[in-house]
Amino acid sequence: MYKYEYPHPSVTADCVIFGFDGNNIKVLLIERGIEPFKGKWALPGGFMHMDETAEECALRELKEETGLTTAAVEQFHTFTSIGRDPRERVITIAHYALVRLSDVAGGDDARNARWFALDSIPGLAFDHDSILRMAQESLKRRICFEPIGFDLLPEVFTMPELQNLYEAILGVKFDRRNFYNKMLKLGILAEAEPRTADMPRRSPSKYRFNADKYAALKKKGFRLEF
Amino acid sequence: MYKYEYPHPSVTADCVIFGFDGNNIKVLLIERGIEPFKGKWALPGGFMHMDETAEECALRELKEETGLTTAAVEQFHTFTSIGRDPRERVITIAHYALVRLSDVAGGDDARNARWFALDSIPGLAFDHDSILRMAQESLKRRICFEPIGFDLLPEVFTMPELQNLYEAILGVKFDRRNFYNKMLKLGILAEAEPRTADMPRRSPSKYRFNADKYAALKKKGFRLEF
DNA sequence: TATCTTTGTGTAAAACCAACGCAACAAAAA
DNA sequence: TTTTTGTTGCGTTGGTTTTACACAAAGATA
Repeated sequence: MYKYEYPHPSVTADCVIFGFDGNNIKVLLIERGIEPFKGKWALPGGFMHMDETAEECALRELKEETGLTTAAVEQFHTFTSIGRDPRERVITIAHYALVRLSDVAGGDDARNARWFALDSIPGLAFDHDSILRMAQESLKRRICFEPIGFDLLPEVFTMPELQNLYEAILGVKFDRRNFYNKMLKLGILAEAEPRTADMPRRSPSKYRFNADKYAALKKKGFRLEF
Repeated sequence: MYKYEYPHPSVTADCVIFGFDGNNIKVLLIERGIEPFKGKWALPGGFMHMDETAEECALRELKEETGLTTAAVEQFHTFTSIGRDPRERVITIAHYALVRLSDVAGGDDARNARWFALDSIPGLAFDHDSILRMAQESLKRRICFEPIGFDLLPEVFTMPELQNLYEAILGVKFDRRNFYNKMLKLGILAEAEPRTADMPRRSPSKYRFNADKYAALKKKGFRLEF
């Protein structure tokens, strides 16, 4: 039993995990096994311990609840409205992360974790709907200035896949040819399997990204039109 | 006395208040009257009550400690590292706001509040140095895409003042003529006192900003070079 | 008065961007 | 097999935007 002179809120860390299957953005949710909101889908997350930071908490809860281990999550907003948890005052530090679906696909202890496409999200527990919405906004804003999209793609990918990713996140359509030009001019792409002369024009070229230039550009930032 | 089955951290809200005096960016600090860090300068802020959100808490503490009432603060990061408060586990939800120095100048109950230029900040209490640094980063990133700078200027201002503001925040120099062109083309400026023919070329022109177009541009966003 | 600084305009070259044409190939349809 | 349809890679073009820089008038300084 812990006693305080003044009331303290509880603090949780929640995670919005984005993945990409080549066509659509997906989000990882878990089905709640206990009240409140038992049976409803929710973002992975849980109460922060006294010996861990919010980020450590987010990673731990993610691991426990979905089996997913990811290198880093990034905090994007803290939700503090009064009635957001029916039990008691709880504030939550919301994080998001981008993961490669290919790194996750394998079965794990995610008995009750599932990927949902963004356009078929069920009603979520707590205020997780608005947390998810804000995570999307953060992602949109960020992808315009940093080439984070690559975190979502497999190591080797095609140009149409890359374009699908951007279009899925931003909800717009780009001219295919201009998108090619723009991406190639950024100089962060390297051809994965340079095509030989005897294989003239086949299916889409495979690319990987040039880690050095990618890092440099990530630091410097760039600008993608809307 | 309040009892919990598990330990809870304390939660505070802190404020980084930016002002602009026409040449330099300033930050509002208070001198701590109690331990820990008694006598040191710190960001205004304090413990969150159970019946208020973090933003409400930030505004209340700001008012109490500095006498400053501002319309809005914006949350930018939550600091959760373990030892950041020597007394107990405290996490803080950090906010920032932009205010017009002219709106504040008048004396008030800010006995021990003072404005500091960014380049002469004393060592701060707690981890407030790093909070301040991150607030600056947030401000930099934001001013590139939103015309927030005007919140810091008096209602009527000159073009050189506006340029000083941008240069002070971003730490770069712009070509004066290109800056003029860019700002004027944005279409958010209106001449405050249109110059007459008999006063040919005098001191700097006074501008105010066009509220409608300002709001529109704020929503749409723009892009300022680095 | 002579000199320097600050302010308000331009303008020409370079870089960039958006719209689109076109040919090579592959898969599906005829 | 031939035709059709759709996809991929690579240009080109015209317009816009950005960048670099020149100059003159007003005031400040000496």
